[in-house]
Amino acid sequence: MPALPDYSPVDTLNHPDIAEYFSFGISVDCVVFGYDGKDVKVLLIERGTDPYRGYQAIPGDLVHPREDAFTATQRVLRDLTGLKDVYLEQLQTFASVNRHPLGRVATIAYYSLLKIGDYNPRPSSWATAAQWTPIQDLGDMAFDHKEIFNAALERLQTKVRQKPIGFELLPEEFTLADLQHLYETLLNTEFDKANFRKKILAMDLLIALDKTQKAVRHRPARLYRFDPARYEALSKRGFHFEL
Amino acid sequence: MPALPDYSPVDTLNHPDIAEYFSFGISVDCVVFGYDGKDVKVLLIERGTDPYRGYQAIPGDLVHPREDAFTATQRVLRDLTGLKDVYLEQLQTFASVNRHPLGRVATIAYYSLLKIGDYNPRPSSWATAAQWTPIQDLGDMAFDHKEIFNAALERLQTKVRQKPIGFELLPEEFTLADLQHLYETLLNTEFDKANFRKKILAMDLLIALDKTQKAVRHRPARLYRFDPARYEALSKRGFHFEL
DNA sequence: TCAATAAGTGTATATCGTACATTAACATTC
DNA sequence: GAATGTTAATGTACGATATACACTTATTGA
Repeated sequence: MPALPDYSPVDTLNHPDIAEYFSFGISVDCVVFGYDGKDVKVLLIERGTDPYRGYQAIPGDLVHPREDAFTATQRVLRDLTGLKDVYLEQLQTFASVNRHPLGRVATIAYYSLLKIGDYNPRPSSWATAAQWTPIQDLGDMAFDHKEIFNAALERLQTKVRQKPIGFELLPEEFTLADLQHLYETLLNTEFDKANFRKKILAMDLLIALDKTQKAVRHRPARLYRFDPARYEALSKRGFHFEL
Repeated sequence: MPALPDYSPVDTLNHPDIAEYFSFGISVDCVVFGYDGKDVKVLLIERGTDPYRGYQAIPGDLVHPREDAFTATQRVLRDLTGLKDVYLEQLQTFASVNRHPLGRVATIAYYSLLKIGDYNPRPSSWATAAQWTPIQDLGDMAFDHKEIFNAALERLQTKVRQKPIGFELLPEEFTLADLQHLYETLLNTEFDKANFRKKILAMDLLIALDKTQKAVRHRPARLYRFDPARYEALSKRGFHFEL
């Protein structure tokens, strides 16, 4: 049994029930966002057992005793999607006493953005139950997962306006209309096409490719690619992404 | 021993060492910010015992088995400062395997803003070791607390430009120069006085009082008060604080 | 009464956001 | 192959906002 950390009032009390303080389980849960060109979607698990049998749940797992939380989340993501190196950021920790009916489990919530085309279900123990759900079609969810999802969506909505992370949801090559539509569905707003395009291009973050759309029955749009190195360079000079 | 949550791959493996998953300690640590009219300061504890004896540490404590994390943080804050109802927000959770030498402890970090004049050291077990330190004078800190502090300061710097939380650090009644100086020290910038004042007043968030400074040997400044209700009302109509 | 000091106001210019009109390039249809 | 439908892409005028900076006002203390 580990000793009590001694920087707290507790240690000065010579507390006799120290073991009780080391009885927590810690899990990670990861809200995985994707975009198929039309809807913003979340990757959810359908539960096969009680409690909350049949409910949708955010994928997650208990953190192993010798495992970092971030590492645990990457493990979950790889088991689930086959992907590593996807955008991953800690969201918030949910630690209410009664949030989990089977024990005291605090969960560190993360959210992840990935290119939905890269996703391939894996033959892991749960991948068969994984499904993409449009975020406007969500019903009840297991545990406090609806609350976690809401926090994740809110965070995404503010972050996507301040950092160029929207590109994580798009294919490598995209049109400005693709980008605009992503932002519009994500933020529930509409942008003026001309102004949106001017604003984005003025940031100088996109590389214009010598390619256009094919087989569309209207003027084909030019394809662009996001330039992360350029963003890094500009950031150091005080540039601030904003939409 | 609690049962294993059954929404993870682990349960399907019928893992024999379930108890090992429920061996975590969870602590809360709270970065407390204050402002004395000149410097932005943090309330720190000087450690009296090993490890890290003599180092500065962020106040915190282990979460009790039947206690919410947020509640635990409020308890710590009250023991430390005598205050309740101060601004308190979850920052981020730090859960590296080796962050604590005496056991596996994940810490949920919070940060808090309070009016430094309201603070009164408490006869609790640690209040005697508490001291306000200007944030530019910080030396080494115990554990990973420097990393936690840096994350808290960064968060504060971005948040203070997007939400009207700076007022939490000022006395109830303040001058526009006070407000400007707070923002300037917090963000390491300078604002044009006339423009700063125009921008703030245009937001219509301040109540101009019929009071002025006393005993200054120049033209006395008018005192203002922040109006939270007004902010709420404007927010609902789409108003967005920005500095 | 004057000097020093910081509060508080006014204004001209540049920059940016917004609305909306116009032209361009492709596929399909007649 | 000309006309039509559709979306891409550009241009412009106007209003709002940001910025820089000069000016006036109110107090204390000499």
